[in-house]
Amino acid sequence: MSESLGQFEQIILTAILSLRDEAYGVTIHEKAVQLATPRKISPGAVYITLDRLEDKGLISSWLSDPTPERGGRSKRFYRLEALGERALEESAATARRVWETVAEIWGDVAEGVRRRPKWSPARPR
Amino acid sequence: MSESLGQFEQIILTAILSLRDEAYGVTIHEKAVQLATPRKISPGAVYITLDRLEDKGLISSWLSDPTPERGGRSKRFYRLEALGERALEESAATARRVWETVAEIWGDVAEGVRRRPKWSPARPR
DNA sequence: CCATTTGCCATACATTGTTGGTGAAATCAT
DNA sequence: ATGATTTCACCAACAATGTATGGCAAATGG
Repeated sequence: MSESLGQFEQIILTAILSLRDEAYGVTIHEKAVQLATPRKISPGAVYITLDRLEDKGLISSWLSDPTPERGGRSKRFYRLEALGERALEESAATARRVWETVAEIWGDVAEGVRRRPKWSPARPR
Repeated sequence: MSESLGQFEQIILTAILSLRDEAYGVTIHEKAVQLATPRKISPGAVYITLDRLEDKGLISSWLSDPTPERGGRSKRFYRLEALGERALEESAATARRVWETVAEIWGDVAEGVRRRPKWSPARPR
């Protein structure tokens, strides 16, 4: 019954984890944008994904009191549940394997160092 | 126009890349299983995903001649196209950010070293 | 020539991801 | 106090992706 997260779900869980106790819609969206650049992410996509993750028991949420800032209405905070931690752990391990496999061949892509291989795949017609 | 790969598509592209000129259905499936453990992956899932990736122009394929092994019928080989390389590059960079973010908090998950944080998120009711 | 092996592919369905919004609650300026 | 602005939550409808299951074809060995 392991959960096998989708790409977006993985990003959302990672955002929640890294935001610790400051994880609510807006901050989660911002963090997700950072993680996924240059992909575009809409706020709505974040909220519906949060709903589904909560339905599955991977995260839980509660409403805060409003804060005394301009426009500061009450926020819905999120945290990982045990199930979500396990799913993310597994999923992050896969992300690592993917990243390492790619890096072995192309070099450190995130640093823009993309080395090109010397071989060229045979491609008969 | 950026392609924003799904999780599975990312795995398949990574498998093709790492298999260089030995990338066909069966080997791609095997590699995908390694990358995604402990997730289960069916061969059928691999083939349909290959079809869709080819439709989108991320990969291309051609049929080989049969090999002289028992049951060795002709294979459909795959290679990354330029579009697929760019999509994978971008997607791998995201995978890296996810993994690093998680690793910063939990430690090296893939090595099973999972350190626990000292704080515990406040969770009002 | 038939059982076995290797491999490709289709159908049908379930789950995820995206777009493009709506509208509430709070503060600020006038 | 009323209208503009900001912060934030959420929804509906759809598009894209992922999974399960199983069939079929081509080659070889006996």
